[in-house]
Amino acid sequence: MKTVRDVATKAGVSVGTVSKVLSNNPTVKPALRDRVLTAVADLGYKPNMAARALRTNRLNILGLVVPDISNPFFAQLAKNIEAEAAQQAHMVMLANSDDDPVVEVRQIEGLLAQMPKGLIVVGSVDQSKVSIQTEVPIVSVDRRYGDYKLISADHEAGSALVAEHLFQLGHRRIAYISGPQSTEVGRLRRKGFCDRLQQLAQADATMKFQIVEGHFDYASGEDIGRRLLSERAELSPTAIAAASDQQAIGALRVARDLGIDVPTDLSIVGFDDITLANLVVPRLTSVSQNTAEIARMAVRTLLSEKPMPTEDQFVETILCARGSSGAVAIK
Amino acid sequence: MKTVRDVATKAGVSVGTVSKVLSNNPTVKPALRDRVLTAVADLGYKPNMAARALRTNRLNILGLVVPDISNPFFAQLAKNIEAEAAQQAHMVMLANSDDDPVVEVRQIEGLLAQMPKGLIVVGSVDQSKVSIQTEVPIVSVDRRYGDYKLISADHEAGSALVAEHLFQLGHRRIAYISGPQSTEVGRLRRKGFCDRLQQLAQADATMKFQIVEGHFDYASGEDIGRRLLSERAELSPTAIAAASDQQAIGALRVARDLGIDVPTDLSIVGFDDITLANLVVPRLTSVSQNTAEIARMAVRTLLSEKPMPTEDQFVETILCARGSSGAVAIK
DNA sequence: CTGAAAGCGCTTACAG
DNA sequence: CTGAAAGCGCTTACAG
Repeated sequence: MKTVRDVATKAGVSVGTVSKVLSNNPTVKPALRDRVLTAVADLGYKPNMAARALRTNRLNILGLVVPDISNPFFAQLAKNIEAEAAQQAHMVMLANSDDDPVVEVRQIEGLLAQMPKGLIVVGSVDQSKVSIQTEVPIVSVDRRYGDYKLISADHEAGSALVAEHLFQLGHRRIAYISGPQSTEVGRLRRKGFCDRLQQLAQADATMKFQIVEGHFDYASGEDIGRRLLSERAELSPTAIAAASDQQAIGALRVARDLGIDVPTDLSIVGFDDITLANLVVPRLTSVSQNTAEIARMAVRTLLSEKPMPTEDQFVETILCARGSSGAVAIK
Repeated sequence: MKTVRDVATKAGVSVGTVSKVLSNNPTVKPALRDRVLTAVADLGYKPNMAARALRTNRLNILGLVVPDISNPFFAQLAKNIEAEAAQQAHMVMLANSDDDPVVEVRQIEGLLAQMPKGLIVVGSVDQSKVSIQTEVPIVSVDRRYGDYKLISADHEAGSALVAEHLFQLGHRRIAYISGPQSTEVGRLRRKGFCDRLQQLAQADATMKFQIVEGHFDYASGEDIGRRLLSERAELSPTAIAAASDQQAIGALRVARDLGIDVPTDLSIVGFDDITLANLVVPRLTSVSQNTAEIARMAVRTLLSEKPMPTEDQFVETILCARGSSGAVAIK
């Protein structure tokens, strides 16, 4: 492996000068600078990151902790974070917390030991007090981690869009499958949906609205969907809004099993707009999070020179209306 | 940040001794050892990885390059690799190549600059000659990268299982949607399927078999599926085997659009057994790759003291028969 | 504008 | 069995 010393010898300068050229220190004369750059190219010199880190106390690395990378939403997020980091010449270290706070702490410490420039944490199940002591800047993304500032989609506003959508389509018997209320996302999405629906329906006595709490996964959507749709027809909802696409797809599956036509007899709306949402039959109406923008904000926040933000940041969402939602059937 | 020096002072020993205790060097007397360990605990000492790397020329890191982490199969693989690496106290650096050989090389070099213990590369589009010069051990997983040894599912044997499955169900008009023949995986899966089918059908004059080459994605399955199923009924296949689940699900979607019942009128089989395979309607018969085992082998191969293997390693696959395949309809 | 030198925190022969 | 010392490759005040 070539070192600065090799480059210095070849270019006939001191190692200090080589280092300055490499760090774009403008005090180096163009002539010397060119000689150094030539030597670097000739030798195929690659700086030793560990040595640099030892001096500067910081590696060109970003740490990323997600509950589960095989969750398509987190995978999408990870992809965008990696792309944004790569653009800024940073690598990404990935860790899964398995949604387990104990594993999560261990992973964060493991990541911190690598001296990253910053840490992006998608929190596991809500945790009130976390105490990581470090100077490494940390942001939480999508799901809050400890007291760190959050960058996420505007879940509340997004859910409000769904409420509006269904109400405008004429639905008055609506069920909401929520996420776990122990999670902030679960609470925000539910709140956004309920508040707006209440507001819209306040003068409407025909409104029937129920909420069932579940997990964010497929199985939960299937379970709850089955319960909701097994009631007598005149009581069962004409629309189901779910707190996640996975739940919505689970519900979609049950509807098909029960011979209920979507969207003729039942509208279903999800949240997250995962790839799959556009592939199921019928295509799922969903709320799209701008993961690219979230990723960009997270990476830039960590790598910017400016002090860490003191407020949470929210990214706008978009309702993608597709085949799974339609006007309520006339009876 | 605490250093070995702090620990040494506190324990009343030299830094060398601290280092030996930390590396489990057995020549340290239990008494000293305990004192050091106590000091480490009291101080909350965490070794500086960069310093260690600078000396040992190697960090407890594994690099992973995948074409696209948002591909569910690679996400699953990444998850298993991360879990296995974590067990062995290693972190994973993730990079996406976007299936672009140029990006791929850049990512690999970026990863190499971090001095990982090893690199796992899921190759992008096939590349004959790659020339990375490094002493860092490299394996390719799933899709071969350069001349590096491959660890992957036994694609050929897995595809042969599908051929047997369909033949035994009585299908004699079979279409195979292959992957790109520019890829090794595409070739192997196709070969495994064709060879076994030919072997089974050699005495059977009623056999009609066609192959259409596509990409591994949903859209390709939809396109090709539409073409295959638009023929006159007596010519169109009674079974479609696809080289990927995504293709198969695309075909499934088309079948539904065209009002063709699966599995009554048409059997569809995929490959990879992604999570989604078990969620579509009907559930997709598929070949399951043991990603956990593949991940384990890859990580262990890289971290083992033994020299790198000189042969490719294949992991057995399992056929998961589900609702999308059934006996051919009696006409 | 350039160079010589110190030092980041660790590991590892080498003495003793 | 333990310690003193060198050195990994780099950056950064400090002189000049």
